[in-house]
Amino acid sequence: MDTLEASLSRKGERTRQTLLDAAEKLFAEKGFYGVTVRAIAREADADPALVAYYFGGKRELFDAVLLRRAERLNQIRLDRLEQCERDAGPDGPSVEDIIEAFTEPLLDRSENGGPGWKSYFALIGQVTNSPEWGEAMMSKYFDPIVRRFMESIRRALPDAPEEELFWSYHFLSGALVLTFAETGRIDALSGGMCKSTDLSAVHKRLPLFVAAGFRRLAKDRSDSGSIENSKAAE
Amino acid sequence: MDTLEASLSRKGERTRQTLLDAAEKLFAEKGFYGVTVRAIAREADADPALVAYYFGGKRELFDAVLLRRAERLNQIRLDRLEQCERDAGPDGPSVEDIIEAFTEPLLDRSENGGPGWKSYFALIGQVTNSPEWGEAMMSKYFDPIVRRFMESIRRALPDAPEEELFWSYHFLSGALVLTFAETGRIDALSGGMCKSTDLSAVHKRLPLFVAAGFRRLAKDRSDSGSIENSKAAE
DNA sequence: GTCTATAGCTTGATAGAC
DNA sequence: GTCTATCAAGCTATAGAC
Repeated sequence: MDTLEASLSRKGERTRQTLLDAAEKLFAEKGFYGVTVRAIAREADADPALVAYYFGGKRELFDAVLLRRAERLNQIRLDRLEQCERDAGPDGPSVEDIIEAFTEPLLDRSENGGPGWKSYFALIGQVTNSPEWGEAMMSKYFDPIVRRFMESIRRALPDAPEEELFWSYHFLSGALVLTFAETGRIDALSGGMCKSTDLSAVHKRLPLFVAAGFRRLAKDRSDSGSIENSKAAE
Repeated sequence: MDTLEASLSRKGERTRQTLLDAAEKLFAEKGFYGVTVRAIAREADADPALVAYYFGGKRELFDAVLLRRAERLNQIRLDRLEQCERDAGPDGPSVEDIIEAFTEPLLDRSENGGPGWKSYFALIGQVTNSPEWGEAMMSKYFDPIVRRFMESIRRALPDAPEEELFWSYHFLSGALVLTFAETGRIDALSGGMCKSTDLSAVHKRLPLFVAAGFRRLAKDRSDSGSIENSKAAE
């Protein structure tokens, strides 16, 4: 439709997107309070007043940055999970398959999607660990896909107590979002052997690591018990 | 010694500690840029100028907050790791034991050490995931104890490729620092079944979960190979 | 050791010209 | 749709009184 195409390519929409790109980049580097409206406008080569014009204020711009890619991402991830279940045999997908379906769309876009996606996930990494924003933002933008993921896992591990699945997801989430931050910490620690930016290394390992954890908690704690009676299982 | 005791109880030292307490609390809530020197002074019931007097500036105060407990903590954790190795049989401690020795002093203090320790770990949770501070701060304050931990693990998993141990540590670190943030996300997700503040629940589960992950990567990737050939091991 | 006073900027937001 | 001009408020840091 002519009007839609015209509306998307209007000067105003381009400016709005440029501001979002600039905000995304800077918020990812220094967090919400570490960035000023003026710095964002400068990065976008736009006027500071336009932040108020398009978004209402700094806080609303922050929300808009998080929302923009969340919508696209949730659709992609939902498709990926459904695909994963369709591809599986009669027993359904393995825990490894489900975790890979859950994390691969994120790792792939962070590594190959360009600087916008990279910044976006770095921002998610910070927001997730923030007492101020963590719960509200993550629940707001990602609850449905996480619940969908949990259902799949529940089917793959039918004997696992619910708490164990939630705690396992918590550990998965922590491992994943630290990965997004790409701080260079593992580079320093490993003397350069491993690189924070090497997300395909994470893609190869995270599903195995996490699936083993899920299975361990599902099995060793299925009739509760202390840490003692399930230690050193091999 | 009289002079030492006198120096520790001098009015100035008390004020300094009160400023550190206030800064620790506020930095943990809103990060470095989210807090002003004035807000810290107000919280400490002290004059804003004293921040410059005792620390030099806001940035140096931030460093001082991180340093204060890191020193004590590193000694405690070193002792705990050595104890763990002394208590072990001739084969050395299990991976589970080592991970527990590494994480328990942190989880225990966050849960039972009072509000200062709680804030400190929440701050660590944010700093770790920050592209701006993560690498520099964590390496600066925690490198020796992490290297010591890696050595213990290496002895417990002698056939594991080095990269696998580093990536496993990375996942452990992510799971741990998200726990410190106590954002309430797992409360919302689980409908109240699990609680972010329940660190003893994490203490019971994290060593099992993470040890299973370490073992999985150590074994399934010991002769490299793709994700495919090691999936669904049971 | 503590505080007052203030210098010198920067902040987020907005009213109104174009 | 964009920008200039400007506001009141808040910022860090410091010089110097007590």
